[in-house]
Amino acid sequence: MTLAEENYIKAIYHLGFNGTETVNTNAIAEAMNTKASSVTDMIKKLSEKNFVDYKKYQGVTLTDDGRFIAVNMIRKHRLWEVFLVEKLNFNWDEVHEVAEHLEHIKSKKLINQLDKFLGYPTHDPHGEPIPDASGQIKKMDKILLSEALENSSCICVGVQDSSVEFLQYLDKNNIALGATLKVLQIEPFDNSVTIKINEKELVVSNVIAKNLYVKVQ
Amino acid sequence: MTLAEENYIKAIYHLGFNGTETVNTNAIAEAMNTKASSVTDMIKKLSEKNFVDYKKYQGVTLTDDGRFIAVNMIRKHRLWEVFLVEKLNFNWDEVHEVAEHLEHIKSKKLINQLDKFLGYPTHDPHGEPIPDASGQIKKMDKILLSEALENSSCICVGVQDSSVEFLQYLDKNNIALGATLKVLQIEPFDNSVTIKINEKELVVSNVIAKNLYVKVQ
DNA sequence: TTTAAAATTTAGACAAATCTAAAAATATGT
DNA sequence: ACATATTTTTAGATTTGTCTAAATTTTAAA
Repeated sequence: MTLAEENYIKAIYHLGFNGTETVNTNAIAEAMNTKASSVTDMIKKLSEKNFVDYKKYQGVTLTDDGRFIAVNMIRKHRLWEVFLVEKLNFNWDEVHEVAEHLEHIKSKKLINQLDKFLGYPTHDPHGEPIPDASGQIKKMDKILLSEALENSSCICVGVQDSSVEFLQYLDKNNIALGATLKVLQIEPFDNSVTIKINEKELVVSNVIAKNLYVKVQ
Repeated sequence: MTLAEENYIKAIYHLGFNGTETVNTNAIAEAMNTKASSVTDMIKKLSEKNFVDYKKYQGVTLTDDGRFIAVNMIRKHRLWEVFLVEKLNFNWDEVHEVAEHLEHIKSKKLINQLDKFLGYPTHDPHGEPIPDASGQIKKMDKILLSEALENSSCICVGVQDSSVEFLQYLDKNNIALGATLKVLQIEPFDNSVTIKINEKELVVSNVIAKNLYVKVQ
């Protein structure tokens, strides 16, 4: 299992809605910043090794083996992110890049001891669930802020977009995971949302509201 | 800077007595489990990039740049080893392999925060000194147990051979870094050493004594 | 339903890191 | 000092992951 193979498998997992749907060549090429022809080559290799099911011109889906590898990498990625934030004082907008590298370290003992050391966290710093050692993912019944009803009370539980820019926007406006917010008003014209958070009123655009997950209380 | 390049630089550093002496092709080939011809190829590349000084048939020495890279990798390697032992309950004979991978992760913030998190340790679990952020290495005036005089009192401070086998021998005999020992007798015939450690007498062969560093008190 | 556009694959090439086998340079022993 | 052994380098090939350009297949539109 090479680094490149692992990265392709991970991309296919994410693009295929957690390994459930077929992914096409161009989508992979764009996600991995490479050319479609390179993707075809790699897909053939992954198919030979039985990590993906592939029929020419029809896109790929992960096999059980492929999905297992993907989930394991995601487990590692998210545990390392927790480590960076909780133990090494990284901000949530700085962890992704480093975790991209750490996720490739292969040592069962390392990752299971890290899990224990961190107190078996269930979610990463962006609210994404952490698969357990057997690959099981518990998912939360979160909704997007844009889907919340007027007057509902919610807790911020995650982000859809975890880009540096969006995370820094949230920091700037004091929106952190775990914070309680109330939906005061939804403007019908542009779907912007007025919320009350940290005892203050704040108007966020629909773009923002579509990228923030909340749990209704 | 590729993974292979980094590993060659590290090997040259270690083989050349911490980057001070010239190293020959065959020595590198053996250390890296590769062929002399591959080494020549890589040396040319490292020479082009100015990490080593190289004249055909005359072996290589690290440049200042090369040495800086080597020391930095060693800093990372040893800090990760401390992390694994102190925080993740690894035994000192299990850390090397994992640290070989972790040492390649490139993030200044990661390594400096790790250093801080660990309380700025000065030595790794095998007693090797950890270079500081500027690359400075403080060295200890340790000697081999085989060089200690009869009746001297010492503290175990490090190992020369850090193979799994040797470390497990030490574990089995309850010899840990930090332990106090007294040299009771040196047998002139085979240079075996009788020591008193943990209130017990123990005879160790000259082979053992040549692989254990002590500090005379 | 035929044709144009888009997506995908193939063919052929390249860089990195390695190898084997052969050639060249250096070192060694008497 | 010189023949031989050892070490090192070169030449040519291979594998992995990538690329460009051309060919093929699928999709979409008129």
